[in-house]
Amino acid sequence: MSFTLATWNINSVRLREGLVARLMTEEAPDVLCLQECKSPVEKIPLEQFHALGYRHMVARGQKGYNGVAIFSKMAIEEVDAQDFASLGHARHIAGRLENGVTVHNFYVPAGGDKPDREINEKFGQKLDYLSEMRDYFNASKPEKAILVGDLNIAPREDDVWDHKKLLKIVSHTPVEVEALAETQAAGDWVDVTRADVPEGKLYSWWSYRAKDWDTADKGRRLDHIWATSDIASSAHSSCVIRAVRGWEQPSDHAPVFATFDL
DNA sequence: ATGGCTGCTTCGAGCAGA
Repeated sequence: MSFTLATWNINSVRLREGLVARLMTEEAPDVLCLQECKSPVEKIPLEQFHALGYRHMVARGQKGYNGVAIFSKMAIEEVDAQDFASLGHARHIAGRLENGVTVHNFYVPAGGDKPDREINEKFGQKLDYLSEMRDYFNASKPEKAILVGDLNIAPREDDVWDHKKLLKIVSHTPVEVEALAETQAAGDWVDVTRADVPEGKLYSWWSYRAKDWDTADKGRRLDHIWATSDIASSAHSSCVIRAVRGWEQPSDHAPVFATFDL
């Protein structure tokens, strides 16, 4: 069987309920993973999503910040929710789909402004979060699994609009890129998006602060789809739906898609 | 360019995003 999965930092699922419904209608992924829902789980609007065929959800939420949810057309059973770095944040949820695939949905901490844990506690928390992700996958090697989310790191030179200008900007510093690589190696995760789209600039986030985000195109690829090697080679049709960044009152992130033939 | 913009909290300035 084949199924399509998408990941999208929605930046408030309640404010952008209509955009989520539009993506569900126009693109209809079988599984839609959201980050930054900014809502307690009990206040996530479900009725419209349910009517569109997304009758299953697993989620973690909190008021105002963070929050992750997996909406699915097929049944999904919650299997885990970690609080790495003991931040007390809703940044991870994992579920097992009825096809046997485990889906991890992450919202990795942004890390603040200065890439120095001595003067910026948030940067230290980001590195600690990634270390604990690494340890978690080292302790229990994932199989038949997909990891998605806003990982808040653009690892490759062609994942950012200007590699040299961003080397000291949080999200593209060498120390973060190395930490992400260790986490990836721990789970034997394949970067599905880059396996599928190996060449060229590719972004999933554009700042709200640019006058004209589309023309300036100062983007970064912060949102990722990884899979374990046992299913990664079945992935195809990877893409970022850039046009979504131009929708009315958009999120600053665009959704990333992949299709798996199992 | 220590700015530019946006959302949430619970009504409005401050925090967070990255």
